[in-house]
Amino acid sequence: MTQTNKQPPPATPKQAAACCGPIDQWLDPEFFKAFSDPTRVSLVACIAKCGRGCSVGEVAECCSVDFSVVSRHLALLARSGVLEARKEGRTMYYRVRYAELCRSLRSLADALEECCPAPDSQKGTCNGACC
Amino acid sequence: MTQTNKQPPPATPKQAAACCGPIDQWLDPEFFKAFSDPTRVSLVACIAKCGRGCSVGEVAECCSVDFSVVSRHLALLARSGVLEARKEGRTMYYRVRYAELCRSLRSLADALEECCPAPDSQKGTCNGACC
DNA sequence: TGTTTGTTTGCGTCATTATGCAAGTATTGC
DNA sequence: GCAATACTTGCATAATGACGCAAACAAACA
Repeated sequence: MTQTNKQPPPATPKQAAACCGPIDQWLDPEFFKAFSDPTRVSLVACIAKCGRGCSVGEVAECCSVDFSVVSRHLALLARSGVLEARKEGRTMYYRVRYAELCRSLRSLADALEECCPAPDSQKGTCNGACC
Repeated sequence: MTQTNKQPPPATPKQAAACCGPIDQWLDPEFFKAFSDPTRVSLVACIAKCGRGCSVGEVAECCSVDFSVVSRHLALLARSGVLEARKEGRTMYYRVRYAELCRSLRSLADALEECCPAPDSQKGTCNGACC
């Protein structure tokens, strides 16, 4: 498969928020789904800790599931923008997209904070326009 | 249900990483699972934009699924630490745990960066101890 | 060309999850 | 107590997802 990684960071902008920060833009279910499976998470952690590109075979060694399962998980992770795939000969190398991931995570945190009412008060300012 | 929200931030520390930053600690599948469903995401976005506690009924108005489905999703989101539940009379108010969410997201970003090799080089320093 | 190696894909199975409806519980007001 | 309101729970169904096995594919090598 000619892995066409999404060029924009993992959480692809969807539609603009109605009345506050660009929170919808960063709350992409597809992005979070990538991390919602324990096996997938351990694969990402394994590659992340390596700090370099890892082949499918290498990654498969660090967990107990079938080789084909690892292959499928890694492909999914690449599709959702978490990993970057690079083919070299017959070997497929997957690498964590550190910068893009960090940017997405921090952008979401920023967007959340924009929605957040004053740190102590809990009254908020909903005018009914948003929900 | 007496909603006992997890007191620690959403991503509950699990086990320490083998050879680098505390990345496993923040890569909690349960946390990400909360955001992996489109319906749930829209509910969170709705409450987040309001910036205050919203009742189940209010939230249900902003999406097309059954009332009971909303109730269940909100309960799940509270269990996974994304929302905070507060009962007032017969009304249940759900509020986004902004601070805890932001902290979790930023901690994960930090942990990822710790694993990240030098910004430009892609060689990394895997010694085989981690995967 | 045939074989080995590294990875992907098809397919069937099992488990989990999302959903709606109807019935249940809890709290308030009459 | 009784009815209304706000929400939760039980149950059945349909959809989705994870998994392993076997076969297919692609690149390198003999």
